[in-house]
Amino acid sequence: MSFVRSRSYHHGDLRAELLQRAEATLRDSGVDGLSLRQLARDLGVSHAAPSRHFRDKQALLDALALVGFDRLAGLYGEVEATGSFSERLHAVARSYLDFAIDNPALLALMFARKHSPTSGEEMLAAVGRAFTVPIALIAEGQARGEVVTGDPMRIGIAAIAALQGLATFVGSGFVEAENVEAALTETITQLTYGLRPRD
Amino acid sequence: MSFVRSRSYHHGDLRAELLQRAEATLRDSGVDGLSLRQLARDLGVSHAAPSRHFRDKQALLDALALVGFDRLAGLYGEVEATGSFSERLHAVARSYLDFAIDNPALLALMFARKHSPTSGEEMLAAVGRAFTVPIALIAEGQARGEVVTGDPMRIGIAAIAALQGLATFVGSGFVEAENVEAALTETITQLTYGLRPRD
DNA sequence: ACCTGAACACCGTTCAAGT
DNA sequence: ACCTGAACACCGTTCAAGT
Repeated sequence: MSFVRSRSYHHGDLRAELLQRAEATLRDSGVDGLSLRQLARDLGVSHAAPSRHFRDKQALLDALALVGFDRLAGLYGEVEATGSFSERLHAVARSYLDFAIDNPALLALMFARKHSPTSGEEMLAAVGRAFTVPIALIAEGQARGEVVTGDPMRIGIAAIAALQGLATFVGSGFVEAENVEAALTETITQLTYGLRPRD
Repeated sequence: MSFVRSRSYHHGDLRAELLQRAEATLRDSGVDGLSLRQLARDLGVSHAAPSRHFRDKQALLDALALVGFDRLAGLYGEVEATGSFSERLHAVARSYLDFAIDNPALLALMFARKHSPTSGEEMLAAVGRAFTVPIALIAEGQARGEVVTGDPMRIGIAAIAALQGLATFVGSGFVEAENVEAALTETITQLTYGLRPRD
């Protein structure tokens, strides 16, 4: 006696529903709370059904990571293409931190595994897309004479790493919620001066 | 027919052996390859024996994380207390990256969980110890007039975050092995200029 | 093509019982 | 105090069989 909605033999789009539900579970219970069998139960489908869409559990986790990178890439889309370099740097940094705070388990998952150029090609491409906007911002800052010259990829990745590290510290609780603003400001300040053209 | 060394009823120091073996397994096979039952088998002990020393699997993982933080704190000990600020900054940064490259799964474990001031008191204390040397370095740089004024804790954490983020990128393969040196140099450069007293 | 149901090997955790 | 052995509930994965 339960109010499970009846399901036809053909599921609407089991793959998409699995991903969606998995992301919700990830947010609520972390990676450890994620089980293929429970996921199947939640969707009213047999425990073997997910294997039609994901070879194994790792494949589901990888797909989730891809979703994460694409969502991260999308967040930057909201960063207005106008404004000073400093304003846009602030906006990008805040977007990254907001994403990290809203999706701590997902962010951890995104960088949890070693991706090689061969086996993790898709993943590396997704990382590339997620970092396109910040790196373009570096190039733009250089064009405006506000950022030191050099390979924008190399400079950009090091700068994003500062945000990623801060995200990790916040996610682990080492930087407490009440100190996040001050920490973010400090990181942005260090980046601002660290990226300036040298005299 | 196996060459398992005979074991007396009383184990020498099962807790220490479990930790040691777990760290080795972590290095070889990652967190996913870590099983309490397999660990017990490796040590020739019943699968229920570990529970006398670690309440549950998470307790073992937490203990491993503590080991990690203490090892990290120890690495800095090898950073000579002499030399210019710049030399010591380089040494600390390299120590952090070396640790990350040698212990990728352990480093991930160290920041995998949310530690609150109440439940994760021990862990937060361990993080504090691991970051004592880098933060003292910031204070020393300030005393020498080579680092911008301000709370050394706030400044130091943001600076360490840049290293932690780089470590994450290296560990995930997004920064490939051949680019680690260039990336580390770039991060150190950005830190050097980002930490300088402002004009 | 897509899903089910049973089967298999493996977990983590608990607990009475042994020494 | 420390460990064992059995038991329990839960996994992930595979595969013949169903529609």
